[in-house]
Amino acid sequence: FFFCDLSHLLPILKYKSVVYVGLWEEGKSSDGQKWTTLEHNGPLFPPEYEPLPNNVVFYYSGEAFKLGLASEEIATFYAKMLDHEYTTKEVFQKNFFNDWREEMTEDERKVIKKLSKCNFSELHAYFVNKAEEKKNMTKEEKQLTEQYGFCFLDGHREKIGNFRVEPPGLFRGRGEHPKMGKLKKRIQPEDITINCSKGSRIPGPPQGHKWRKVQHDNTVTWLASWVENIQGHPKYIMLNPSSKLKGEKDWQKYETARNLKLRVDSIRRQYQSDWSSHEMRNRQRGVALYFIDKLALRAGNEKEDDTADTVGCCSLRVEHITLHKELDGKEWVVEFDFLGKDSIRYYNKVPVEKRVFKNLKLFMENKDPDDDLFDRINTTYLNKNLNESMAGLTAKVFRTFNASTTLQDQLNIMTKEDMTVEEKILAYNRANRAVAILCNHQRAAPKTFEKSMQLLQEKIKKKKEQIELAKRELKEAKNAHRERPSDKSKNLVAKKEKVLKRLQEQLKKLQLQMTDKEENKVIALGTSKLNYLDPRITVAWCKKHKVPIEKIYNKTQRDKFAWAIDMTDEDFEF
DNA sequence: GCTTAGACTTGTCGGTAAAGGG
DNA sequence: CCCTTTACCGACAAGTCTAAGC
Repeated sequence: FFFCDLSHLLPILKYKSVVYVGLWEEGKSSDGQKWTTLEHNGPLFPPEYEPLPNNVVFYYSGEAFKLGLASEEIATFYAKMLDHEYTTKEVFQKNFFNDWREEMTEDERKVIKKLSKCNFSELHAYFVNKAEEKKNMTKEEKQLTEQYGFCFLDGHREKIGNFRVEPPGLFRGRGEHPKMGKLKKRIQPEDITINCSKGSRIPGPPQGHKWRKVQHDNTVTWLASWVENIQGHPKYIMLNPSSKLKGEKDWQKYETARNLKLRVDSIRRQYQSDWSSHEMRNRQRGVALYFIDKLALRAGNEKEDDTADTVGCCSLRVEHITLHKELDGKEWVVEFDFLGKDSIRYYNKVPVEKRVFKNLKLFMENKDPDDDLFDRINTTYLNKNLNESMAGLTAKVFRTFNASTTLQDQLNIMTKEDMTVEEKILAYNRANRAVAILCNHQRAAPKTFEKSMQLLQEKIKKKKEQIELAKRELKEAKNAHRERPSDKSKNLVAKKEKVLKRLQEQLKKLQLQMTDKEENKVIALGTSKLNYLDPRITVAWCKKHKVPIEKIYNKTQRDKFAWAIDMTDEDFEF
């Protein structure tokens, strides 16, 4: 319980895979120190606004109208988005127009009173063309990345994740966001706080400007921050996932999840017994935890107003579930239908224990549809409780734990030694997919899905025809060889056999590809791969089954998981 | 205790570079 | 070799969770 800096333990893990009971209490060196020295060049600002050429004209009520620089820039934000469906939304238009008018001069405001009378089409066309010519400025870009993309943390040169200040534009948000279309203002150096170490070279603000503040706080990991004007939330410049700082944190996250594995049986027994508690609060806690564990629901914090209406477990409302005593031949079914993070729909019909079902019925009694299902608890209470069961345990650890466990189990079930590498990769993707489904990681079906599916179909058909042809030719060659054996005819048979075999392999590969594609239509694998699956499971599996790690992790992923690739041997168990 | 601020992780999307097929 | 398709990567929004403040 007294390990503070965990970094020195990383090398030990190279030699032994051990669950380090007691280490989960994350880099909480009692003072919360995250680094000793930090030096960087500050954030990179977006380019200044470039005024429109005179031949690109904005019209109001059909008349040319010359906008001032400030309002012209905002007009270009809207003009650039004209292709998007959301510019047709009433909320978007209203928010944009309000904010735009606020930035106008008195004279502009007198004229421009209705968005419907604004004609941005020339501006729109201008930017469509401009996008074409914007191609190769790679050399300057590279130099900027070199200059601003790296920092020194405790003497190591580390990649920065997002070193650019976010450019101004119109806020979109996800789902039905009440603030969509609002103006996201340009950030000035005067808005930015710089964080670096005391003796380090302080980055120079742009010519004629000053930083809002320069501080030396080594209890946080960010290099620069500002407050965005839409929700008033802070934004940070932080390190890339490949950095040591982020890597160690990631490792700790998975160690906590592994630690849950050791305790989960007793925790499950506990929340099951809570279903019969005489206290309503405990019952709600027990059922909520059950959902979080079984269905991998998110915790569900309370949200601010002025955001999209989305929920997680604790914020579920009565209207989000329907109880079916019997459904599709199953007893005690709960039907979930709600919008979760990023307004992604969660829809699921789940048979539950009778006791859970009865409890839910109780929780819903005498409530309106928009009342909270779990009215006696919230995430703070839940997490406080979890922390008493196990140090470091919070609601989201269940997601990590269940995701990683599922991957490992599925890999064990589906991988067979006689598989080709391609088949093993498909097996991996399927295991990955099982996790993505559990975590409800969805994506919109790719726009070109049907088309590319058809294309594959045709390819398979062609390949089959080729195989038929090859078979016939092989037969002929064999006959010829039987009738008049010679070296030449023998070689021909061998050659034809080889061709057929190759074609059959190609066909198999295509069919695998198709299966994979179909099953992946609306499932996003990336999020779970990056955030929920202990990379050591994957590394061990690759080693054990002789699958090159490059087939599973691309370059970015290999960089992020360098610690795991480094330390894991094939015996690792989550 | 409860609320709010702050810091950090998780999430989807869209543009662009790179790969692949005709 | 060119064009299309796919994979990758950055952008930035939206969550979780802790702790500061009252």
